Amino acid sequence: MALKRSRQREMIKSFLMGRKDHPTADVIYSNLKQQDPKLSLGTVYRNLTLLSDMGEILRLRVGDGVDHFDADTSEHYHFVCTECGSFIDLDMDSIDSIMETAGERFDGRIRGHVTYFYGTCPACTRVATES
Amino acid sequence: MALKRSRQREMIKSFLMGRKDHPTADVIYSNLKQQDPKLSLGTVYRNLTLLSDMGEILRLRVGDGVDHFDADTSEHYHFVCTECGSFIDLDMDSIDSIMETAGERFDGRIRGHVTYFYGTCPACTRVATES
DNA sequence: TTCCTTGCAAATCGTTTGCATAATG
DNA sequence: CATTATGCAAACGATTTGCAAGGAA
Repeated sequence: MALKRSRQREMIKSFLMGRKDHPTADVIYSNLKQQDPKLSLGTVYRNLTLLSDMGEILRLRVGDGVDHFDADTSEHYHFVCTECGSFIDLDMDSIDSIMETAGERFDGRIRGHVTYFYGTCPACTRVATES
Repeated sequence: MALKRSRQREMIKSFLMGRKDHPTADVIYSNLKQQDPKLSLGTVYRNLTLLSDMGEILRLRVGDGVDHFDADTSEHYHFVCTECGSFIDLDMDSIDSIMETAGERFDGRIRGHVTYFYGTCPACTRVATES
């Protein structure tokens, strides 16, 4: 039960904090593997699960079949580009009011929601628009 | 390229139309297997993929690691109970305006969004409230 | 010394796919 | 007859897990 610190967990957490994209377990693994050749993928998964269970990171599922991880746990929304797959943080106002909208004719209790947006990212939009 | 009708595809589609929950491929398979013992899981998956690619059904991913399918393709939102896992349609106003909110300070193009709500369903809420 | 964590490999689970045969148009 | 769809089983890819050895408290 008691958590003991581990070099690996710290590596993973700080790697994640240093990135603005939202890497998958495998990307995290192959990057860190270079500075620590003994690192194993199982350890990466175990720690990502541990960190997200503790609420220190977010596990994002956007339907591409792979989990993405984010060290930024503050409220924010994501955008996924359907052309290049890039995964971007959106700077936008809160849309928490949709929970009230959802609850208007619902007898249960709405505690949260998962929302992400998709479309064409700025870079791909530019390419598509070029003459 | 040309689509040929198949008894199996029709079974699957009508089974799905007759349910208000949002069964997984495996649930669909085990139910239909009873009336057609030769049915194979591969066929179920192939047809579900085909039907959702054609837009006749929806493939829903709510982060539980399993795909759910819905024959109702009209715009509507879902609720997932974190206690019992039930998967319910919400009768609620459109929240498409969140796409404008998201686009305000974003240079790309937002084409859509995925949103689902979670919390405690009416039945579980009742149980929790009972004295 | 206790017991949490790792590395490694094997196991799981949902989903996809190759191939020979059956069904459709 | 030309082709699409099926059943079956093997293949896949992401994630999890059992176990013996290593490391933190």
